[in-house]
Amino acid sequence: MAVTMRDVAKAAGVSPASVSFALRGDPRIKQETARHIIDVANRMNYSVNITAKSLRSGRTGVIEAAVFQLDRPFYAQLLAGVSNAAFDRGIQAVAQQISTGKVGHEKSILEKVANKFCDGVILSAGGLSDAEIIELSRGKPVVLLDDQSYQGPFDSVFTPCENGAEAAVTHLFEIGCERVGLVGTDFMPADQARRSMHVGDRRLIGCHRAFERHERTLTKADTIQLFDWDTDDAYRAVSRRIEEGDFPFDGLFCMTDAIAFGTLRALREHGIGVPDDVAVIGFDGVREGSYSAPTLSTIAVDIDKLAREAVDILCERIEEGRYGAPAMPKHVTVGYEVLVRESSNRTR
Amino acid sequence: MAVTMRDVAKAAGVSPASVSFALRGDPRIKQETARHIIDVANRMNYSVNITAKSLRSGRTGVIEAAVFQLDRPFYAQLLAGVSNAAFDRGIQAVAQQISTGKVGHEKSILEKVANKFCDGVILSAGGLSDAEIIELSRGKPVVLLDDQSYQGPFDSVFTPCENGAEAAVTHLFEIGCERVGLVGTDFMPADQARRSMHVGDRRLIGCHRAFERHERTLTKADTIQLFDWDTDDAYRAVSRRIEEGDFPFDGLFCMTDAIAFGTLRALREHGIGVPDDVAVIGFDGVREGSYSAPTLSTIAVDIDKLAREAVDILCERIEEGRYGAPAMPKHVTVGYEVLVRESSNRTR
DNA sequence: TTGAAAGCGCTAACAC
DNA sequence: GTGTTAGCGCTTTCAA
Repeated sequence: MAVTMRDVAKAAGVSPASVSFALRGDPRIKQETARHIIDVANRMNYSVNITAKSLRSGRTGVIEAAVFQLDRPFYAQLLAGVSNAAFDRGIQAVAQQISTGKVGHEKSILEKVANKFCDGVILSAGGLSDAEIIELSRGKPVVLLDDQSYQGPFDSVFTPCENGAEAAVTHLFEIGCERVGLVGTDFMPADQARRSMHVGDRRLIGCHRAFERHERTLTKADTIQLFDWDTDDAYRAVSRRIEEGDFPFDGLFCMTDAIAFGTLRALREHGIGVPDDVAVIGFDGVREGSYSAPTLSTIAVDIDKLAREAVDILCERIEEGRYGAPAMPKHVTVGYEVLVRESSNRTR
Repeated sequence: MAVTMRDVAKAAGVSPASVSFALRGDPRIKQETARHIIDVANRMNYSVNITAKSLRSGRTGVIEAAVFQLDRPFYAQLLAGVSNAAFDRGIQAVAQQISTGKVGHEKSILEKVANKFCDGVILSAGGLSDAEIIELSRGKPVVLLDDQSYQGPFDSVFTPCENGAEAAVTHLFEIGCERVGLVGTDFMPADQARRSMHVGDRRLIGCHRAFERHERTLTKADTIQLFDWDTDDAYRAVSRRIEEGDFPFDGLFCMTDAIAFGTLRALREHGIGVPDDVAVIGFDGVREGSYSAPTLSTIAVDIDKLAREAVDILCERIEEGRYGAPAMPKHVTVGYEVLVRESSNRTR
């Protein structure tokens, strides 16, 4: 078996406690002794058993970020940001996938999310109720990403759904689009959307606002619904609409960049020019957008900030030793930038 | 604090041991008692403390996949595959990022990779020596991804570097390319490449073979070097070569799809038509390739198989209770498919 | 069929 | 300054 603290203590001729203190740089131990102990430990290739350490101390120094799919660019970039932020704070971040892609699997993975080997969780939990989240977190701090309940009981970080969407649609109107369509949202009236707090619905609110400002009314006919917010789905849905001849749009706001990529492909395959026939803008600002053809205009969310905020809040709660939902939950929304690239650039 | 097994035992009027057995469905406990215990546990919202459990049992039920960057599509898709494979086996997989993107950070993160909270590690460790890997793994099973030492002492899964690259270059010759260039590899003669076992060099070996078969000689002039295997770097390097007028190619094999995306952009911005002026093929088969414009021909690696093999081997070693490098390391190379899409389709 | 008790390797009072 | 000791919450003999 691996070498334990006892072994090191014996070899160094001290007690296990001294080894523990020395290794963690506790000033109680004399410099000289400490150095000797560390030396012996290194020579024996000792490393602490994190399991035992955290059983005793109640901390693991690990935070977990749980998202539906590791292989969606937005999540992947967010996770990279979380890892970097954690690194800067000297803690370890791990990522976990919640979904298997197949329906019905979510829950059983989620049950493992809240396992005790991490000190806290950043969770993209779309669709879970507050009660479920509380149950799953089992007393550990949680920071939600784009939490549905918005002003709910949990610490949360948000993408700038309403303002970002409003800016996107406004941009399309400003470059001269007359018929703006939305890809990836179910239509509902503004007041209903204001009650629902799904990400898609929150972005829809922004769209409603932009339409109103430009003295138009957003209707169901202006939306292209998707089952799933992914590239394939968007490709199929947009293709179908074009083929059905039900495609009067000269501007499209896609709820995510992934959706936009599928949309661009559908347009291209049907000989529709971007941006001249149809201008396209996405939402997220994933790096891939600068490599698509045409390059993708987008509401570039400050993904790195989002990650840092989430880690900061989580670490704070862990420090506080809080359990369960915090008394005063924090709600942070990060900024965005309207990134105009080829897909909506009509000035040239 | 959270509810412990003791609490449950007390509430159910049994001993902690019985709770432990009942919860894990040990047949020793009478059906009726077990049901009662489970009932009480649920009512109390009990969940086992995985830290204590694994201190005692020596297992955590968690495997870790450590890669350089979470936000590179190939890794992201591999990690998703690892998660799914682990899920199917009833264990938990977490992903960890090794690099922060900044140089010099790798090592200190790596030191945490081998922390004791997981039973084994799938590691994409490019650049580490065998000794370092052994030290880092600290007695836990490791499966390497595209291990440099190839026939080395570790269990490893490999992408089909040589054959895949040979197939890629052969494809370019077959569609009529006269001047095939390689993006993302440092030139070296075939025999030298055969000694180096970097992924790039192994792919280069396949290129050498394809050139020989077609009675050509691969030289340094046929390669475009990159510092980093990423999209931005490829974009810059290819752009520079075009601008310098040092770009005689009519076919390009990019060492990864990510490189190919940057290459496509550079070609497009310089008005070079793909596939007519230059045919392009990548390597990996990431999903993004079917959404680029033009869509990307590629050596589509069976990423899912790669993930499953890695998980299978790792779980086997964990079962065996092996420590350190295995006596008979397994080396598995997965298959590929030459996926001809628009970027190299000259038949239309 | 169940309970008592001995640790897994570590940390943190408290003694010396 | 350093050692002793009592657990952290669980699993697993062994005894009842």
